[in-house]
Amino acid sequence: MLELQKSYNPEGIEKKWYEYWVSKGYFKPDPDSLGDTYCIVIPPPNITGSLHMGHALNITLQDILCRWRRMSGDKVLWLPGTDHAGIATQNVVEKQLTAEGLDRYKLGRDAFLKRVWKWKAEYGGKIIHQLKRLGASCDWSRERFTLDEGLSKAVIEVFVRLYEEGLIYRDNRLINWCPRCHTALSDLEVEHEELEGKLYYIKYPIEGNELNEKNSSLRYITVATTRPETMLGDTAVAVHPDDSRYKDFIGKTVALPLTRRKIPVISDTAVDSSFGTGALKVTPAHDFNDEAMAKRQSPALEFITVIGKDGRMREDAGNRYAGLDRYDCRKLVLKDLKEQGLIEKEHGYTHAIGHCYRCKTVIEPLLTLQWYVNVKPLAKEAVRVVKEGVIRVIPKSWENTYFAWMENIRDWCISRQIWWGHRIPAWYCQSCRAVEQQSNRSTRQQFKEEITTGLKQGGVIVSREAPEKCPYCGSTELVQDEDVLDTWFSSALWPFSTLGWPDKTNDLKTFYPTSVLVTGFDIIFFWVARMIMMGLKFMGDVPFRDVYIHALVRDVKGQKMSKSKGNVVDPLTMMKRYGTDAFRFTLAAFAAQGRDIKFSEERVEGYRHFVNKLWNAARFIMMNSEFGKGVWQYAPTRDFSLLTSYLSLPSRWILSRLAATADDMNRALEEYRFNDAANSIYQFIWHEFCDWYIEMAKSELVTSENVKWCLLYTLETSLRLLHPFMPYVTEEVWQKIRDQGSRLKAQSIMVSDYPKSMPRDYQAEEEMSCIMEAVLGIRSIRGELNIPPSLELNVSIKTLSDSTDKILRENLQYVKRLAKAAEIEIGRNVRKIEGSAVSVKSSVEVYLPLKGLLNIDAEIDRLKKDRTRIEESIAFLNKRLLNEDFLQRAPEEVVEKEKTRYDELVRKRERIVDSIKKLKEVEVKE
RNA sequence: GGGCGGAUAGCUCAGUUGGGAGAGCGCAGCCCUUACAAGGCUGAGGUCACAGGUUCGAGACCUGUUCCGCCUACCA
Repeated sequence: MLELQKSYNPEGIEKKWYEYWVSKGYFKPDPDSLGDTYCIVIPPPNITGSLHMGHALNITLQDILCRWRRMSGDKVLWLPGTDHAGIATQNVVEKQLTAEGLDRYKLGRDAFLKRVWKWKAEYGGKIIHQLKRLGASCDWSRERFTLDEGLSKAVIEVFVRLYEEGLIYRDNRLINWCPRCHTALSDLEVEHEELEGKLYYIKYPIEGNELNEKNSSLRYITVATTRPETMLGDTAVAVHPDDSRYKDFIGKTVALPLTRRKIPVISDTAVDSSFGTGALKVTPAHDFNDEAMAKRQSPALEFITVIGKDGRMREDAGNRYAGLDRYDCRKLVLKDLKEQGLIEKEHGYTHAIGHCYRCKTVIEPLLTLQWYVNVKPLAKEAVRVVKEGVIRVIPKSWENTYFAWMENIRDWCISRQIWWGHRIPAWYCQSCRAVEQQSNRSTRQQFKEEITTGLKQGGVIVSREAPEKCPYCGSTELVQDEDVLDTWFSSALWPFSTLGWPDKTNDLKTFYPTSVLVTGFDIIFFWVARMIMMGLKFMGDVPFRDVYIHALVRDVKGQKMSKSKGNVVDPLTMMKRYGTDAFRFTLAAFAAQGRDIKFSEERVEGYRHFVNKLWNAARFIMMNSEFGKGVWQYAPTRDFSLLTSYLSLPSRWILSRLAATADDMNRALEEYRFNDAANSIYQFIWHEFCDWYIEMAKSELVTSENVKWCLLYTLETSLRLLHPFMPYVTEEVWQKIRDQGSRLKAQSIMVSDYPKSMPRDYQAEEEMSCIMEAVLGIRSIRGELNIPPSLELNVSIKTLSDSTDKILRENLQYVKRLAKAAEIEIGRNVRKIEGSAVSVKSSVEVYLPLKGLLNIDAEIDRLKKDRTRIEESIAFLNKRLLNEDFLQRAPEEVVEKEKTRYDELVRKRERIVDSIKKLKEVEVKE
């Protein structure tokens, strides 16, 4: 006899099977498989990362898909890897340096990079290790890193080609600058947050109007601003051309307060007359709107940069302010203006302020020279493939978000002033560069001309390999661009760079385009859109057929999990506490809920119970299957179409339900309805298989060999259905079945076949529903009258059709067993006896004639005895609760407990009295 | 400012072409019926946010309102 523990304990089991799978090479695509190829590339987690709920969900869903497709016969590749996470990783290492009293500049570029690689070697593999604990069936032999050699080659290739096509260019314009990370950021890397600020109204004196004493309002133009310190860089005041208040001032000049610099009053239709005073200060070097306006004007306005890369004021801000932090400067400027009486008023104002997505520092728009990708032509194609359905977005509603962004996409700033990343493959000739520096480029248009004409040949060399000398002037004084590329640049190439591109590898040929991308909606723009653009551009085909967008995992209250809020649920803790299977199943069951998943630990606990239920069902079946003989000998026939003639009704029924479940699951998984698939198998195993079938099978075990086969067959098939969701427990049980002389051919459940296309037996399902109704009818009467299960009942069942009558007669043993009935009278003409309890169902009516079938006198006696005992207890408690001495001396909670017990007893007494009354009425009626 | 999503049992949420209001947890009652008390059985509990409309019929479709949440944006 097989011995199994009474409850499932995942400890040890998970590790054992994971190592087994790896050692057998099951995670690698089977070269002999004739099936379709199925490929997923993992969204590479950052090497700085530690497994969080988002990863857990993401990985679980991908693993479910991969295991399902693999079992279904596909040639499956799930390609893993990690992302170098430029700014994030650099920040981590810089923090270490700070703690040691160092910084990266003191260390120097090479030493610093060495240090980061060392950090990566030490900590960068942590997250991969954690993914393995989740059971991820990735092909680890193909693991990649965004900075490894092959991927770097791909990055350079893409950069050079885009440059050669004029899609990558360099420009001097305003960008989002993080003064703390000391780098440019793309628009996407700026997080906008609504913050309470102040709107200040500053009076700018109008030149030539000093003498207009009578009308002091005409001596000033008042502008409104939230950032007074930027006024030091103002180069105009703008008003709407149709604004009658200011019409006369257009073309005049005002004297900028504090500096006395003369700036013009200009007109621009972008000015909103109804906001503030209707007059706008223009600071082209520190505001995106103003920059655009400055470039629109003819002649273009001057750019004066007053804030530096470190967030401190530059010399151009004037001696008094130079060197101050931008916020200190704001205070001083306000103080100075107030002293001069130039602040008209101020009031509270809430507006969105941009922050660095890595360090939360307020970003500063700065005029700098950066590299850009002109993404508009790429975006056009990327929109088309989604519109035409070449890429399917699931759920479809995300398409609108995607289109909205893609259709208004702006050029992508890809250079970063950090060291950790792919260095830009551009070199500058020091002697040609003189030309570049002489040219005063303040507008993009000018630069465009330069790059296409003179300057491109005058200093910039973009090349796959480091050039030895300048191709234009022959100088060997070449300096490589100091900057690295945006991390997302390499991520964008991930689906093909990981498969070997730009080389024409076998993997690339076999697995591109990949089947599906599984990811969260937070990186649709950062990553998904860019992969589509790059895939189309360089592979000539989409990077994936489907995009499945899953929800974000939040805490129970719906808040984002974050360390600072202290509401983080650690997946590793969940796995340790409840087992990986229960945890994975929970995530899958949550998966199709809206945009958010509010994670609750109780659900995990519930699914742990499910694991245990399955375990015990398996235990029962194995205990009753006489393994030694080889269980499959009980198979009634090899021809499944003949099953009906061999099997009992419940067995036919469960096989049909099993078929329905398999159908459900395959369909649900096709459509990425993970929660439906999870619920389907849960419902089947617990409520159909365990609650009904196993209970019914118990009555057949002694007499029938077929039922043993059916139990085992259903269990084994259910395990295969469940395996993608709960890989470990299913393997453990499956192997136990396999060990016991079964005819299972596969060596592991993960390489066995996924169940599908099994025949339904609708007749059996219909017939079973009659049996179930009869059982439910009896149970329900029993429940309502509080008749203990130990008491066997004699009931009458009126059948409402001839077929029902026949079915019930043939299967009476099951009804008797499940409803604990001794005698059952069945018939089309059964009459309800006066005083019977009744339960009406659609195919049967169940009567429980209380008189005669129950020994009412004995029952009443029993109840009376109970009543007496309870009354004694009540009397005792009553006395105690009225005892002053007790009330004073006993602790409060004890008193409370006694009171509660007292109340309970009183209620119980009432119920017993009721029951007695009811039973007596039956007697009287008779 | 624009867009999206949500409002269903005490709690967390399903509800896929319009016809039965559901699950898990919690709660109440009866049971340790030898696979499982991490269990079994039976129940209680809902004006499906509000107001209109389409329809024989609306939780689902349309319009409006209220309250939440999110994304996005160059009103200083």
